[in-house]
Amino acid sequence: MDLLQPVRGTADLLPEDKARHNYVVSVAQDVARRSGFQDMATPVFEFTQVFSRPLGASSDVVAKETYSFEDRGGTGLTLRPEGTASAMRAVISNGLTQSLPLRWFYAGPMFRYERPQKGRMRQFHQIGCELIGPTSPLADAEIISVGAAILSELKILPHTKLHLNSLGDQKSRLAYRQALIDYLTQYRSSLSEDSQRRLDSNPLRILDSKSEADQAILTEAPRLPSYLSNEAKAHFDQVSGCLNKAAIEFVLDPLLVRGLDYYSHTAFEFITNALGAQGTVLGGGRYDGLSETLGGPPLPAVGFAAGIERLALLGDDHSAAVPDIGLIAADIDAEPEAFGLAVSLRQAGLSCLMLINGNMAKKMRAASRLGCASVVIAGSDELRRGAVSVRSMADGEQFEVEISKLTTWLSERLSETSQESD
RNA sequence: GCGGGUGUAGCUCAGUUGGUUAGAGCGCCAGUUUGUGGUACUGGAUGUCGCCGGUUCAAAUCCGGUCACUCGCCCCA
Repeated sequence: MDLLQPVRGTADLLPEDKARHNYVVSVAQDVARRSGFQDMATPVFEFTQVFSRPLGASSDVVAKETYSFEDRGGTGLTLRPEGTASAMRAVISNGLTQSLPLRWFYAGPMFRYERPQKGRMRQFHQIGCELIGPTSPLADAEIISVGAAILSELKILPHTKLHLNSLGDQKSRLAYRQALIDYLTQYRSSLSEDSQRRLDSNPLRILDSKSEADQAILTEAPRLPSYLSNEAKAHFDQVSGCLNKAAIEFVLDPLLVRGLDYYSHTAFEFITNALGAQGTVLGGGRYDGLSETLGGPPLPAVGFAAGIERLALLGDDHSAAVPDIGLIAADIDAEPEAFGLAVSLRQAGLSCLMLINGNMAKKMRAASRLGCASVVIAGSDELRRGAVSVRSMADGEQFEVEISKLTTWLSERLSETSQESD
């Protein structure tokens, strides 16, 4: 164990990385807000059962990917591997079943004990939306549209393809699952090793197996659409119809199966091929049965989650914020007054960085490199006249400005240059 | 959890069949410019060669182990 190294699968977000993350979150938050979703947060850990029950004990996420531990009182706790179960628990805990529908947006860290890869970390971050209450297919469409809008504003929608499927209601899903098991069991020994395991743990997963042998066997397998009830079909048709009217493009993908047990009806993923093995950028679906597995009342809901790291990897650069103004005391006697000036500029709402290190040239270079638009030079000479020098870094022009007019002068100057760059 | 690749300066990398003081570019620092950045020129510093062990007169180079990163599988955001 090397203490000078971050824990495997975790990473520091240095200012540049953090700026990208912040950008993703603020865009998502803004889009969600415009659609009526309210920002909220749940704790990062919960009683272990909050995740183990709804996600399904056999799901990989719970079986081998959770960070679970006992606290000092011996209580079994788990760092959240995803946000939906916690959100649902929060609805029930807070007695909000009388205040439906709820539209929630969240962003925060999630934890899964996985082998790290590009776009796949042990501590990663997700944004997500949950629409809790409605059974209407409009809710499904709305959730998908919010996801699409976020990707669109981040300019990564064109790099993705929306895959859509219906898993049917619980009854259709279970019937289909059994039919699939019956069919595949005949070929058990011909299936790939992975798929033989999945036959017991998560048979629907076999559908998107990458093994050619498996795919050959699957050509004759029962198809999910033919097991959908009429209601489930009608629901799905209505969702597709809404998406069509909203000009949200999608492809029907009968092989799309989401890993977590609680999904029913609509399942969708925005998939990219720009992230290696990690195709899914944003995924979700309907989870009508989740509340009941937690011991709550029937509480239909739809939602999605998206990985911030993945979105940040695909999106544009966003450099960390830099103060507009650099402030330099030209000599030691001028420092106290220069310092006071910096504070008052900030109080006036301007962003101002005081250059501290080295001689004049060093300070100028630092201000230049950081990207300050203007540099205020306060030397004893000017200060005696009640003035400072202001240098515009882009063109090298320098003026002497009275201190009493400095705030106004800088504000005007900065708004001019920011208009030019727009 | 399984399989492949990589690990040399802050960063990107070179380092010939093992051979003495381990290099380049970028960046950094200093100077030309003692109150002025960006360009240019000149000079300078920097390394547990990932870590541990083995082979050898001699290891950055070969072997074993280990850790980390990376790609794929699994799974997912």
